[in-house]
Amino acid sequence: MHLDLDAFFAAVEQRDKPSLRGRPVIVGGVGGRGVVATASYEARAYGARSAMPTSEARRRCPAGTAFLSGRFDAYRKSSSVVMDLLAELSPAVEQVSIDEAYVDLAEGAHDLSVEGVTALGTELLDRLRERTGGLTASAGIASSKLMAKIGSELHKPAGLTVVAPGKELELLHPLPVTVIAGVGPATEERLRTFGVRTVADLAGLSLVDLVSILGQAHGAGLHQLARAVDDRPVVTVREAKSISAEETFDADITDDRVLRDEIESLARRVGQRLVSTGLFGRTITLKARHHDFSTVTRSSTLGQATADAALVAAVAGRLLAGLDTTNGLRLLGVGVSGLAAHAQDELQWEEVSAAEQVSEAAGPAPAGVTAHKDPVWRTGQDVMHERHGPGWVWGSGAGRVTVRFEGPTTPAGPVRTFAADDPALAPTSPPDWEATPVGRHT
DNA sequence: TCTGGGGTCCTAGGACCC
DNA sequence: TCTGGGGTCCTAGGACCC
Repeated sequence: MHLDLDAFFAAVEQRDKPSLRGRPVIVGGVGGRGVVATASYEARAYGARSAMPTSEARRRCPAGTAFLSGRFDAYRKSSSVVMDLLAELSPAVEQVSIDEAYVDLAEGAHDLSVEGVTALGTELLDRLRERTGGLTASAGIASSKLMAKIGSELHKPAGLTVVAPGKELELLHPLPVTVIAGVGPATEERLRTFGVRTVADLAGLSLVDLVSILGQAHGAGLHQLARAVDDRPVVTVREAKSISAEETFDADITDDRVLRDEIESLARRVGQRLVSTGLFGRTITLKARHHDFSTVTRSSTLGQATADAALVAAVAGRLLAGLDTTNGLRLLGVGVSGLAAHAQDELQWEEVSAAEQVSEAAGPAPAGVTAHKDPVWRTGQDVMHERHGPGWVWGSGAGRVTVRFEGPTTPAGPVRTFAADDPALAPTSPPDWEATPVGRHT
């Protein structure tokens, strides 16, 4: 079964505020650069749609339309009521988003005949309405995720669609290719140039042709889905692959100081989420959108995973230095991927121990600093060498970077700790640190 | 007053290693 | 006047989803 709440955010608002019932409601960004997250069915009658710029929705909708920025705590609360309801049906529930989930009914004790699941679905939608104080959902029940999802879209809102086994192709083939999740505007257009509009057209293409048109993964996947062949399981637990935060500014920003402040704020949000989930990330990505909406990303992979907001901010700040911001940025984002539950794996622990042994001659590492073999920073060679002499960057943490300098006669000289944004650690020029990272400078 | 924010997955090229 | 064949890791970008 696939279950999807109808116009979810707007429906919660209309439920909680009786004055909004029967009126067009838009939930989303209400600022100059906002987009629509959810349009109520009344607003859809005027052409308002999800992902449409709010300015466009304002043009289309009449006076009296409510534009709301959203109350996510309230949405999360209603969402968990629904998810709890689904958990009563089966232990196998896959929450896809705040308002959508798959349930493997075969994992519960149910009569799986068409009559049985029809009764089950009808009863579920009724109970959902009661428990949420009047929200409605649509559901599709079928022999696969593909057909269940298509079914849930078919009779929105508050509709139940059961696809009887054996009837899949009859339902699927006349529909446009975009009913298949994963076929968006670009794929639709590409397929159209080959005369493919419906799923039946798609099923007429050979595997070899589809792969040559859409690439291996997408082509092979659609070759199967076009035949309603879909054995994707309901996955109950999924591990996060990345954590990020981004912000579109009310007006484009050119001031470097302001951009750096934004990076720090974004990095703090990411850092807090890393800490609260107990995760560490090794690859840090900066995302920037220019005044003309062109978007670039720059990333840097550390020798060791971190959850330190100041370190994330320092790396992201360095990545920003390689970008041309003279015409202003409309968005900045900071993300962390390569997530792990620990800062370093077993092998790296051994290497760290070796580094710590070496450092004994120079005294213990400063509090809050984690030693590691691979350099997090490449030092600005000229600046660092001039001021401090040759050394290794060998530790970082809590917004600081530790450098072990070579002594006059022994390899292990004094240890000095720098703030992550110390100019001595800054690159001499972007091409310099974009080159092969090295741990040692002379 | 065009175009959010949080994600996932895939591809392709280059570096690097054996 | 020639220069392999895998495999992994990293980076950047694009498509897509809700």
